[in-house]
Amino acid sequence: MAGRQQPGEETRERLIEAAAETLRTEGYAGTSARVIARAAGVNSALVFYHFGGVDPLLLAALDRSSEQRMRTYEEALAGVRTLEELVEAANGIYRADIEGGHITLFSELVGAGIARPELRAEIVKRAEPWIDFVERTVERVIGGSPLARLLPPRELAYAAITFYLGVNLFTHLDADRTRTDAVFGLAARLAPRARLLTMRLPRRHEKG
Amino acid sequence: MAGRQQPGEETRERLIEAAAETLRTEGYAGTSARVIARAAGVNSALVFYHFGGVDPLLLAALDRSSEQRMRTYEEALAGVRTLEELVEAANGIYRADIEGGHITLFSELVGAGIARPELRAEIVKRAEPWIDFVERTVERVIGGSPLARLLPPRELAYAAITFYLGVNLFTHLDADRTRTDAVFGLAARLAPRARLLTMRLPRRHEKG
DNA sequence: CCCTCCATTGACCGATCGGTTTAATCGACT
DNA sequence: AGTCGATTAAACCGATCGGTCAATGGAGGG
Repeated sequence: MAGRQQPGEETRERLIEAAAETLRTEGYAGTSARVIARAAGVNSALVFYHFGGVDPLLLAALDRSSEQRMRTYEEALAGVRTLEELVEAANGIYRADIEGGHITLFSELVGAGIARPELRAEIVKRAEPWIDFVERTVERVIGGSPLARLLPPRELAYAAITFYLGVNLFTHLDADRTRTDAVFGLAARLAPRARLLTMRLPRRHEKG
Repeated sequence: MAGRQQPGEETRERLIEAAAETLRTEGYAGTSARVIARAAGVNSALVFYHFGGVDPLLLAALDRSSEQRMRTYEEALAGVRTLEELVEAANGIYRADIEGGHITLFSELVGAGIARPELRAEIVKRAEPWIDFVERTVERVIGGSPLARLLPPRELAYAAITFYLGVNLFTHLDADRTRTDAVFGLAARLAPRARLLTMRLPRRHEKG
């Protein structure tokens, strides 16, 4: 075949692919070098030969997934100008994110990192670009508006990420996605009204 | 000692305690009958003798933790009348929740349930009372207000739970709690302004 | 006093784990 | 022809896993 890649590259690809799939469907507790290698149709010794261990392979899988998703988000959000457009566009991609299990990858590794400081450090390192990206995007969209005083982009970015992590977890408890859809819908309905939050607060007519 | 409980009861207690602790600090992947039993200072066969297996013991630990937290939430939210009081009170307890690792228990089991349908079913069963509780509370607090048309209590309950699950996960990436605190603060600052959302939406002065 | 019942113990089972090693093979480049 | 990296199957290591089982212990009831 033209453009033949260097040898071993395809094996690495298949291992990364299989690692992501295994982590998604079996969870960290069910993910081992042997299981991954079997899913990749490859000898399990190659996990160590190519990646040096199971955890580095899982991190490579996270990196792969993260790059793909980041590209998708950047493209989809590049033209966004208003908060409601932002929420709508982000919701759309994020649904695909969830179905594809990309966030589950991340969440499983966060869970695993609880007991493994060196693994957690790697996870944290990989979360930073996402926080920065969300913050930059929010800043770009609402930066100049009065809303930004009430909702500092940095804090709003934290809240958005918090929300998205939660949605993924919630999804696992919500087989038919009814509740997840309701939450997406709520966010979409609220976004166009967000600027109302900046109005002067009328006097409270408390009862009693 | 007066009021001697039936034999084996103390052993069960210690196993439940140790199971929760282990799940919190070692994650599901690091939690085994032997590890739990060692932490409890008890023979590992007793895990199977008293609970029938590791997963049932972990579910018992979740139940224990869940009952305690539910009681605390009910007491703290019983007197709450406004949305801002609700958010403030809930934030307070929830901070303790996070520090105590109660949500980590839950999250780890959700993660583990991905690959174990029968375990997931048990987790879902145990999530329902929480969803109901949050929904009842929100309904009670904003039920009569105009806000309820914009934010149906059921949907707002889903959103709140989503948010809280996310905060817990986010916490693991936020060692010094700076970002977590920012998110709590944002929620607390926003709650008193929520009723602004129900105002009539003024005409948009779109540029161009 | 003995007997029964149940909690508890430690040994044991087969299986899997992460990781290493070895010897053999294979294909591509020089 | 020879070299080198990729790959394979297999054996091996020490450790752990979930789970079982027969033997022990002790406390209460007859």
